[in-house]
Amino acid sequence: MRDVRVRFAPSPSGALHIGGVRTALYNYLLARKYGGTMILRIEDTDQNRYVPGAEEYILKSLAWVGIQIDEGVGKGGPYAPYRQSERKSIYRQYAQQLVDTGNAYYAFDTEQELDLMRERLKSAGDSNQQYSSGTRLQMNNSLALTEELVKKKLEAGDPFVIRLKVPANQEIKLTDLIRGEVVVHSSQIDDKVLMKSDGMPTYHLANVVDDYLMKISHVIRGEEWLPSAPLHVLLYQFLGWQNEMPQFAHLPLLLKPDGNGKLSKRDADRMGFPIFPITWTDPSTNEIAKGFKETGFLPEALINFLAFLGWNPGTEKEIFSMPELIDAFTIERIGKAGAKFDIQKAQWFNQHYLRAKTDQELADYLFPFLKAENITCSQAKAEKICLALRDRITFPADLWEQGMIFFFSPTTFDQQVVSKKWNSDAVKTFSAFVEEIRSNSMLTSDSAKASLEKVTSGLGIKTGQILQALRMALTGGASGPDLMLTMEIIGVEETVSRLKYALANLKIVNP
RNA sequence: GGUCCGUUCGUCUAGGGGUUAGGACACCAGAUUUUCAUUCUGGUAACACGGGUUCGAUUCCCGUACGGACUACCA
Repeated sequence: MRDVRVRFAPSPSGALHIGGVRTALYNYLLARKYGGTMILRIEDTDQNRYVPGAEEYILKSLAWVGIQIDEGVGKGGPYAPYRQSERKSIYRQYAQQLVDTGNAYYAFDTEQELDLMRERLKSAGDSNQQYSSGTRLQMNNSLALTEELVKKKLEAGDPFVIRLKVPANQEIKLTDLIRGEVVVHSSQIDDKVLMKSDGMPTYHLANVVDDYLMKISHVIRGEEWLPSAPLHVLLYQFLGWQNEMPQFAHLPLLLKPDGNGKLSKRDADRMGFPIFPITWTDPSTNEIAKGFKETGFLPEALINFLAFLGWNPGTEKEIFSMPELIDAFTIERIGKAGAKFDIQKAQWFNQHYLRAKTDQELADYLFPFLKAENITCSQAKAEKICLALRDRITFPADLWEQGMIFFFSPTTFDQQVVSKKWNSDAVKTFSAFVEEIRSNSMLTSDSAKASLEKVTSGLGIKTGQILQALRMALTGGASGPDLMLTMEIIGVEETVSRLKYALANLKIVNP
């Protein structure tokens, strides 16, 4: 087997979509599995679509999820430059080679002429309106025009493109690692533009030339490239590189969670989940799209989730670290069908990875929130809060949302609990409880429990019956972390003061 | 429209000529937690349809339907 060299080749036309991250991930896993090389190439041959900041964004995103680049933009390497705009001159020479060998030709057609041709074919009932073997001779190109005229146009500096001369009647076969053999008839492929009139190559040429020059062994990319893969095979043949041609693997698409179609930013916005790895600010509109990172997703959770969208190890194990993914990954186990993006499953992974953290690590997530509110809190208290909350959180921010009760006394109370559970038993219990725990200087989870039980048994009340009311009195809400632990964390004084406040302000609705 | 690709529980998927069609998420129920959540146990739920081939097809073949991608001097 030849050296594994794979590339992730995004175009810097905006933020990196989550589907792109998955493509990068699969490339990376293959590279690492076989001790190969992961290359990042920036495909910026369309100057109109260039978005400033996009390249930097891609680099940052990959770094955040833990996909390391061995070679390429931002890293360098033996085949530099890795930005296609900086390789412009290279492509020209291969396009020329194609012209010289009769596999490509100059075309001078204007946009209007092309439109006209398509209109004409359409009204003639042609099923596909292509610039191809059937139509090329009626167009303005070096195949139809006299040699002299072509020369004259070239010398006069008339704008031109170079098109591939796709053979008329040929079956083009390729083996896709995921889909098996794919056969396409050459009549279905049009004479694709290889070099644009601005002197830049199109994707097709640049891609094939670079993959060859960079000795790429496997092209792992989205399914949207499958229809043009035969064209690329043709290019490898015409350039004489069929023996160096990489193996292809076309990945199924990520689909929207509901309905049909591929996942788009619109869907993400509509359903309220992120689609970009990290927050992206559109430079033209200043619109901000919150990323997975800022939403609170852990990179290891995102990676684990993404890896399983279209791939699985064939076992029942679902939690995989990056090294484990590298070990288990094979292209053969990538599925063929598109996968709907299920944000709930992503959240489940997140929850799992969050719970695997120690209280100390969780506290590190909590402190920034406290700092933002100017709240001082000891390490021990923060860790205790995390202990109380750790089984209840999906995102780090939940630590703060649910942890606020430890720092702020309630001023409003859950009315349902008030009407159902705030009764004379509760009032009697809490009045006695306040006196009971007041004598303790230290309130621990255990002592709180003991004190409460002492009071209720003295009063002949079942502890369970007043617990809801106690929670509501202490936190204002109807649900939350372990109550005894909550009291321990807020301490005697605060517990007493909150109970007194509730006792003074709450009225019994249903005696 | 044309070409190509696809189709197992609601979702991600395992499986593969004879299985009680397995797991996970979600959902529901019970237990535990003297509260909510957690946890545990259990449950509902799938082979798109029609023809073949075969003793037997969810699995192989062919159609149909449905879905998707592509059909630019975008990638």
